[in-house]
Amino acid sequence: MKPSMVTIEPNRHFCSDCAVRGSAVCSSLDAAELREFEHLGRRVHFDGSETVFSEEDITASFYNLLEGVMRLYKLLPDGRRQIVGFALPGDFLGMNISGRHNFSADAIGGVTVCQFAKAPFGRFIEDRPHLLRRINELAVRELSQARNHMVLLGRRSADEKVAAFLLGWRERLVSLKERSDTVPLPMSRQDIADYLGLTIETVSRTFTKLERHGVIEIIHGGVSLLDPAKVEALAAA
Amino acid sequence: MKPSMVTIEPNRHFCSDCAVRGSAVCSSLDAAELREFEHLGRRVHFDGSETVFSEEDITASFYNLLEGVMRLYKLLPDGRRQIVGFALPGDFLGMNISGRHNFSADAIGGVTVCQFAKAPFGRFIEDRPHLLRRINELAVRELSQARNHMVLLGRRSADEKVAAFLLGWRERLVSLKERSDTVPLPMSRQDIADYLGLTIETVSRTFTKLERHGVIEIIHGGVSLLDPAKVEALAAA
DNA sequence: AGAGCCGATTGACCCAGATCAATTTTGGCG
DNA sequence: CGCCAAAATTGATCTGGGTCAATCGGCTCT
Repeated sequence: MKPSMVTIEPNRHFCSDCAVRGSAVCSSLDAAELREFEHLGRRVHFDGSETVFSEEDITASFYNLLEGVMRLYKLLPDGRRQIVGFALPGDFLGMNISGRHNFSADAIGGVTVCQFAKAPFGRFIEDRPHLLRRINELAVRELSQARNHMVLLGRRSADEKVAAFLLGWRERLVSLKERSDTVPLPMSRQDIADYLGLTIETVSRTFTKLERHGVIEIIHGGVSLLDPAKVEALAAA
Repeated sequence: MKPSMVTIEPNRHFCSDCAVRGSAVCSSLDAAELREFEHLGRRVHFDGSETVFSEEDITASFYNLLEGVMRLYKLLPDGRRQIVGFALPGDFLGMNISGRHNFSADAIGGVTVCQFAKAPFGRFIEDRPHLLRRINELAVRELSQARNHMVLLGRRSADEKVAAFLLGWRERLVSLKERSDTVPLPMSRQDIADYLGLTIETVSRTFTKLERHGVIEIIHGGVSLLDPAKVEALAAA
C-alpha cells in the first residue's frame, strides 16, 4: 500500500446510506447486523494507479469496492500481463484459500473501498450463514464470468473480442447508472489489450475500423455505440 | 441425459467408504450427517462421451464426481469449443446462480457420479454452514484456477501452454495417485487443443517437438516426462 | 503560447500458429 | 487376420495479429 493511502473519517460513515448497500455483500444483512458490521469496515481512498494489494501478498483484508474502477491482473515473470477482470462498485475482493491474494489490484482513477481486517470479518461471518451464502453467490457469479472470459480469450477473433468487451462493459454499467449507448472507458487501451489477450495496436486498429464502418464513435473517455445491433452481431459471431 | 445412463444399486453404497470421502464436499460432514447425506445422493454411471448435462439446461441436480474424468466446455454458436476445465474425482459440479448450468459436461471414458437432486440438497445445506463453507472453498479454488487459465489463454505461447498443461495435469493427478513422471492423458488431442486455445495440429506438433528434443516421450495413452525440469522451464518462461 | 510527455494511432513488415491437405497410426470387429 | 473408421501426425501454405517504428494529439507546466 502506497503512502498516499488515506483513511477517510472512519467513524462518520454509515452502512445504511452506503452507495452499494443494495448490491454488495452487505445486502444480505438486516438493520441490526448492519449496525454491528459498520464497526468492522473502514473507508479508505486510493488515488489513480495506486496498488491496493498485490498477488502473493498475504491476505490481511477483504475489500468492498464503493466507488471507482479497479484493474485486477496477474503478471508473468517476464512482465506479460493478463487482466483477469475490472472491479466496479459493489464488487467484493480478497477471497482465497491459500491465504494469499491470487491477483493484484490497482485503482484506475480514484477509488474508495470499504476495508475489512480478515480476522474480525471471518469471525463476523462465522455465525451468519446468510452472509456466507451471499459471498458464495458472488463467487459463483464471478466463476461464471471467468468461464465466459476463457471462451473469449481462447476462441474469439480480435473483432469479436473488442465487440464483446464493449457490450459486456456496457452491461455491467447498467446496474450502476441508466443504460446508455455511450460507454465510458476509464481504463487505458493497454488495459483493454491486456484484458482481451491482444496488443495495444490491435485494440487501437479495431476501434478505428469499427469507427470507419460507422459502428461506433470514439469519443473522449469512451465510445458511443452508433449501431448497437451491429456490435452485438460482431460479438455473437 | 442419454439412455444408457444407469443408476447403480442406489442403496448399496455408503458414503463412509466412498473413494472421495476425504476430498469432496462431503469431507465437511461428520459421521451422523453422513448417514443422512447418504440418502440424498444416488450413484449414476455414464459411458464414455455421454453428456451428463448441457449448458443452458435448467439445473436439476448437483454432481459429485466419484470416478473417471469429465470435460467441461462451452460452445459458440458456430461450433467453436472452449474447454473450461477437466473434472476429476472429488470435484463438485452444478453450482450456479442463474438456475441453469453455465457449461456442458461430458464423460471422457466411463464416469461414476454421485447425483443430488437440487431441492433436497439445498435443504440439507440450509442449516449446515460448514457444508456451505466447504462448497465456497471449492468455488474459490476453482476461481483461482480459472484466473490462472486466463493468463495461459491470453498471454502464453503454444509451447508454454502445452508445457504448463502437462505440469498442471500431473499436479492434479498427484492427490489421486502417487506422483509420477508418467502422465496419463485420457482426453483426446482435440480436447487438449480446445482447452489450450490452440488447434489439434499445433498440439500434435508441439508434442512431437518436445519428444524430438528429448523432453517427453509420447507413450500409449499419455506422455512420460523425461526431463521434468525442462518442462517446468518451458512452462515458467 | 510553446515545450515536453504520454497515450493513442497508423504504417510496414513479419511470424506463430491456423488452415488445408495428405498420410499414418490405432483400435475395434467380423 | 484384414478391413474400416477415427484419431493423430506431418507437410505445405496462408494470414491474423504481433512487432517495430514513426507520428499524432491532448494535457500539463512554465
